Amino acid sequence: MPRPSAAGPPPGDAGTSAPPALPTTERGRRMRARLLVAAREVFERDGFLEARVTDISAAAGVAHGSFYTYFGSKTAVFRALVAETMDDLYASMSTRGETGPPDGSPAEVAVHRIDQANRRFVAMYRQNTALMALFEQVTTFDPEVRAQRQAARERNVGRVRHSIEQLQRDGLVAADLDAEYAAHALVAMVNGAVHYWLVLDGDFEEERLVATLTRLWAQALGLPVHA
Amino acid sequence: MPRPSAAGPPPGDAGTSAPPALPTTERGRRMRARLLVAAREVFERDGFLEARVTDISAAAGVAHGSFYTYFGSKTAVFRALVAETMDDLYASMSTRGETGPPDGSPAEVAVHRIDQANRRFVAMYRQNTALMALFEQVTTFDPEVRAQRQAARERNVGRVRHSIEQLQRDGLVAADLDAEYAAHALVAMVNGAVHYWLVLDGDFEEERLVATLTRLWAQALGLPVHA
DNA sequence: GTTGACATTGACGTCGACGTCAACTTAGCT
DNA sequence: AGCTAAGTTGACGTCGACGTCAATGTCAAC
Repeated sequence: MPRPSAAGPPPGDAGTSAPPALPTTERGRRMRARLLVAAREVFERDGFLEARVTDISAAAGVAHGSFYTYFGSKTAVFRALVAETMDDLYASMSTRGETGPPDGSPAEVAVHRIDQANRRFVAMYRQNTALMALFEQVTTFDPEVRAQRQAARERNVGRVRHSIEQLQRDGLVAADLDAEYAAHALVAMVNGAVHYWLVLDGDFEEERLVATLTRLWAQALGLPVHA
Repeated sequence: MPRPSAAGPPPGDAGTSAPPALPTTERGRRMRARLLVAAREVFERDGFLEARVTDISAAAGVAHGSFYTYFGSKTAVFRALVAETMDDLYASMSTRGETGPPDGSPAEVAVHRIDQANRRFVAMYRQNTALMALFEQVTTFDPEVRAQRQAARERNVGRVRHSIEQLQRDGLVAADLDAEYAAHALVAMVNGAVHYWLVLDGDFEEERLVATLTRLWAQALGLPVHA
């Protein structure tokens, strides 16, 4: 236990002091990692607003003060958590082309790829449902989290846009379709539908959802659905 | 000014006392309305988290205590505000069929209607951008707001689903398309795209956006786009 | 075994926001 | 005018969360 020393003189404006650097020792890194795990737990259970720094340190099994050795504030841990998760998500999504497409027409191959992407997206979202909901929430008032989110979305949309442009060059999609806006809209469709079902509703048939999403996506681009 | 009386004994748990009833006098109704307007201002400026009850009363030009005559807490005003806005939104959206469709094939009429709905949606969203963003934010931690939101979405999706089913009966849309999931997905597309552009990005060409949305929507349903 | 940089602890002061209430004002009724 | 119920006021006590820091523990290197 700490000494019953004189209490520390508190500052007027909190959160404006030194931004903690990354730990240098192995021990420090472990501590930081434990705090991150604990933070994820507490955030998922209580939400961002109701999460208390005290609870995070307690869940990590360390003293309250130790938290501030690694993170400047509640928002800071959250940002770190989001960054970490986003990296994982996009790493898992860029496993493109791994599963070989079936022998078929170029259009069939394209539809197959869309379907695979949709399935990967749903799976990934399902694994991080709670955090994605929080992400949505914090985005509104933390500019840095908003930037993280926007960057993630740009990356995602960029990939889709390139696919569409490729399909246009191959003559499979009408050339006068605005690839950028279409990419945004289609990403919004999948994102919004999955978000709604997983975060807000929760009662849905995954297979029907994915099948409908793929079909709508393909038809929206003018790709043949059956054949 | 109030008397410098003895300070009131505060309760242990706040917010659990009597839920204020609606005002009975005309004066009371005006006051409540002013508070609602002020609350909207403050929420839009500061966000839900940073909004202070004090600021709301100040903006309304009344004493801090008066706030509690009409609303039990910050969350309570917010709920009232959301309810009010949602009513307005859906009232303005149900002006369906007002503008006569052009003489054309049934499919052309359908596409025309989709376009009009998209335009109305964007306009309505644009007028309430700040509040819609907050709505998103509060949804995550207030069950009641979540319920309001879900109800609003169900109403919206329900209308779309009926349209799709009608088109299926008319033979304009493939009968084996899952109308419910498709409706959800298409609403998510428009909602998500508009939300992204208005709330998160802000730099977009409305005409191109709406045109692309309409085209994707129509093609997704298998409706002819040009002709 | 001693050293010292790094890590850990938890009690503490401070602060901001909240909700209350006793006194006071307003306005409708008789 | 007198009465009363509804509305209004703002100073005040309370509370919870925060971030700090002096004291103490740890461990690798010498």
